[in-house]
Amino acid sequence: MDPVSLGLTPVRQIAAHELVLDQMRRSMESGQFRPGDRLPSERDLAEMLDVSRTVVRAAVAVLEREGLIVVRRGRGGGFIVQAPTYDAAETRRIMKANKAAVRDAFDFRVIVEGAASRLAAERRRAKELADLRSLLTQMDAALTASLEDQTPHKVIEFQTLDTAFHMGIARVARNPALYDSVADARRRMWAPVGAIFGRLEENANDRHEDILDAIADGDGDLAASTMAAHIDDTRHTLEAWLKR
Amino acid sequence: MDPVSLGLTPVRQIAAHELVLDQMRRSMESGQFRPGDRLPSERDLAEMLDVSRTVVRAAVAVLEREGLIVVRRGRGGGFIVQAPTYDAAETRRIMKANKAAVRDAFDFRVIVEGAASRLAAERRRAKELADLRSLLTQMDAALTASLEDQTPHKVIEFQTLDTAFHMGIARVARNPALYDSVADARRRMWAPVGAIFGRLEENANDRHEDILDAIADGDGDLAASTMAAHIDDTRHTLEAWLKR
Amino acid sequence: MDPVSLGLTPVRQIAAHELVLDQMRRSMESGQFRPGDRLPSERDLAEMLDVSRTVVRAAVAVLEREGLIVVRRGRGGGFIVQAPTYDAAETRRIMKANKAAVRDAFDFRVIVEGAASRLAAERRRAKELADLRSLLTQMDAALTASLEDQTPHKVIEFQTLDTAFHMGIARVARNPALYDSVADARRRMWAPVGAIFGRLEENANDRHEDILDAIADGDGDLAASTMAAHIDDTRHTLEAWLKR
Amino acid sequence: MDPVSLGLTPVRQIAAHELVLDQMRRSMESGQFRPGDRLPSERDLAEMLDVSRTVVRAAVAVLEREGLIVVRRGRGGGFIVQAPTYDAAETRRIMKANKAAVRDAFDFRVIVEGAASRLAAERRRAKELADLRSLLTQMDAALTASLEDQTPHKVIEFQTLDTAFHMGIARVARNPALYDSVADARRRMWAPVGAIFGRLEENANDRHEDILDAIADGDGDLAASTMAAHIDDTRHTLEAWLKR
DNA sequence: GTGGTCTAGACCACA
DNA sequence: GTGGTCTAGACCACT
Repeated sequence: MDPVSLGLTPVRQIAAHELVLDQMRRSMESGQFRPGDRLPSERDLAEMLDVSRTVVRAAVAVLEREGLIVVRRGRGGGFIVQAPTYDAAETRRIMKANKAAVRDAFDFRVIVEGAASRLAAERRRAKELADLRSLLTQMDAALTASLEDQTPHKVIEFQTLDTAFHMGIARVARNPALYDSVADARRRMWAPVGAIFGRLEENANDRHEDILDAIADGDGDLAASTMAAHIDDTRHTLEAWLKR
Repeated sequence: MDPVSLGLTPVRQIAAHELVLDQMRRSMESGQFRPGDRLPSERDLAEMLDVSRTVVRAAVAVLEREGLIVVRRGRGGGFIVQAPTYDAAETRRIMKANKAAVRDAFDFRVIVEGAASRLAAERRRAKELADLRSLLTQMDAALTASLEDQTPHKVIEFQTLDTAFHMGIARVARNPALYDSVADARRRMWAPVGAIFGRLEENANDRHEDILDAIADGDGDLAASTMAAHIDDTRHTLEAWLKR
Repeated sequence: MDPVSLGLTPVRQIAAHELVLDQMRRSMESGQFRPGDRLPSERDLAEMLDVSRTVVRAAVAVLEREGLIVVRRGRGGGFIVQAPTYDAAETRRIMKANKAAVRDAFDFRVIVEGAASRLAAERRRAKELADLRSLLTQMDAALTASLEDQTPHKVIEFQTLDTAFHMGIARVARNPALYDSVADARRRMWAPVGAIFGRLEENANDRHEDILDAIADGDGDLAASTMAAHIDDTRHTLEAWLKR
Repeated sequence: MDPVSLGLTPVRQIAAHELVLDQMRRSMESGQFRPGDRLPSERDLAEMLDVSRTVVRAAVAVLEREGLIVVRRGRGGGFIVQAPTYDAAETRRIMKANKAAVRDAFDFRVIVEGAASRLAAERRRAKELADLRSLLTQMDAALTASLEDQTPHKVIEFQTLDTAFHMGIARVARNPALYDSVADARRRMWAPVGAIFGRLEENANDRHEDILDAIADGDGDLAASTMAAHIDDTRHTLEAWLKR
């Protein structure tokens, strides 16, 4: 009778500067800070993260070495975010080798983002709907722009807005554990994938609009199923790209 | 435009002995180790958790101070798990003060355990079904016994089997992120609640049987909805107890 | 024929960190380190006491829990000695319940400090006399100050200087066993008593001067008897306070 | 201002079996157990000393290796005390190298044993005087015997009685700290010295009688000075032996 | 350059 | 073979 083993697993202590590094990396990946932006000052970061400057410096040093930021000194200086450079071929190779993991990640996104959409349909407020709606408009603009000049900048802008939209829905659902799960699910997959073929999702915004409409109508089932369909679209697009 | 902020949140470095403490507490709470059992030796725990004995000792010291274990020295000695004494009144007070959190926790359980049941219905294997079925039989026996002699031991045995059943389904779903979420959801709620009114769920096993049948039939929708109903039963039992 | 039994008494192994704790407590009680002072760093203490840092930490943890020191981190940090807070009523109660022990302690002080004074009178050196003389001056100043503003700080300063004077004489006697006995005798009694009614010994310094003069003159008998009289003064003051 | 330094001195943890070893050695040296005697059983020793048998065994093993006891097995067996063999030349060499320490030890004995005699003169009871008197008689007998046959056995018997006499006086003084100091002072010096030239103190018992008479008369000053003279006799005998 | 934590290894007392 | 304690050294975070 041991189908379950919540058994003891190795423990690993994580250095504070690694935790900071993670956070900074994520906020850059998820579009919190975008290429060209200036990060908060060392002092501000230290305060925001509730650590000493030493720790912030350690994290920043790594980011600089990786080329994700450059440090400019003097007045007007600071930490400037650089555009990341994903290696498409490498990503493809990794994904092909982990098909099951990719499938599981999408399944999980369908579950938690679907559920988030359903709850959001029950709990949405006018202000929140307006915020989400405004994101759609911005995404349209970014999408148009990115079709014209395929600059990484615009692609990333779209990706940022996309993340903002999905996380916004999760936030409206007002369930902390669920919100964390959504964030987690996106983190697992989206950063590398999004940057590569974000530009391909030309019709993504139509789905977005349908989801938001269902939420606005308070139709939880529809919201959930549309979100699921949207995520599955992405899944199929990715699969096609992998086969190419 | 900031409806979403995956923003920078304070970072807290968690000492290894705290992580170990967590793990040990959980494996005792979730029935991995039961009152009267002997935990693995310090040296074994250290190896299993991949930390030094010092760290294990720090955790053990806390558990001993809390009375969750007693230490026996010499050959044949070790750490003996004690029956925890939950303070029902205290638990009730806390839960009443955190109604929203309790609701969110149940909502989250419905989402992830429902989804797990659905996936399990698609992916179950004969051997796994047999294992789960055997758990039901054991639970029946434990339940009968616990109704006769309301010893804590039997109640805890039921709780352990219950956990084994739910986690077993999550495992059959074969999605790591989902499995983790289920484990997390149960941890958040079940340990204190289960110990208090686990004995009250006299008809819990009927639901369990329905869920397992639906999974065996490959009927994902039914499996999911029955699981949801089962969890909602618990929710209502708890709410009634809180109002009492 | 068994009026004497140096017989076998239970043996107790004393952990190194307890020994360290003792030493630290004593050096604080006896005024070696005074409120506001910084103790040597962990590393230095470890080296001085010839133990590992772990052991020092164990002792320090106790002192911190007891509030005898506070820990400041970072450069310039360290262990800062706090002013102890004696409970006069409690002390009085204890002393009343142990009158015989108090009498014995004073008797013992008379014996060993008297003998120390006699030996000191034979072995004193000019430099030592100057040092002791300088302590008298400082005590005068502290005494005047403490009469004006009865701050605990000044009282403790007097007490510290007093200890320094008495131990200084013991040191001049240059007999290790005797020195230890004097230290021991003072420890047993003086720390709690001194803090409580140290301020009352307004004329203590006159005796001190007489003692020192006798030592300087090389008059061992006079030194011993004056020291004995001085200690008896304290004894009487204490007895009066206990009867009050 | 640092004429005083109750400074921190190195700490050393003493293994339980060493403490046990010490105690056993002392009770044999001080005549508690004499050559030919059987020590209590391992089990009894363990209980008396409040340690495990393992620890007793460790101590016993050392004593056996040193030849201070022999182990006889089976019924009627046990640990049999052997006559110790001091190495006079070695002791002499050590003492010559530590003249100051020897002088200090004697000084300290004069102080504490003198004071003990004075207090004893004030506090003696008839029963106690009788006990002490009886010791004198036994010592006379032992002394006579030892002059005839210079067996180690008789010498040790004298030494044992001598210790009993001195410690008996300290006990009559009824001051715990003082009693400990006397025991300590004797321990420091007497064990090696006594065994070597104990036989030489042929007139020791005259002094003993004078001391006891003074105590019986309640003449504290005389008791103290006679005791001091007695100790100084020993000191001179030792010095003569060292010069020889 | 301070305290905070962990590691790897050792020896000990216990039963 | 268990827990109890110590050592020596290391890295880290804080200020």
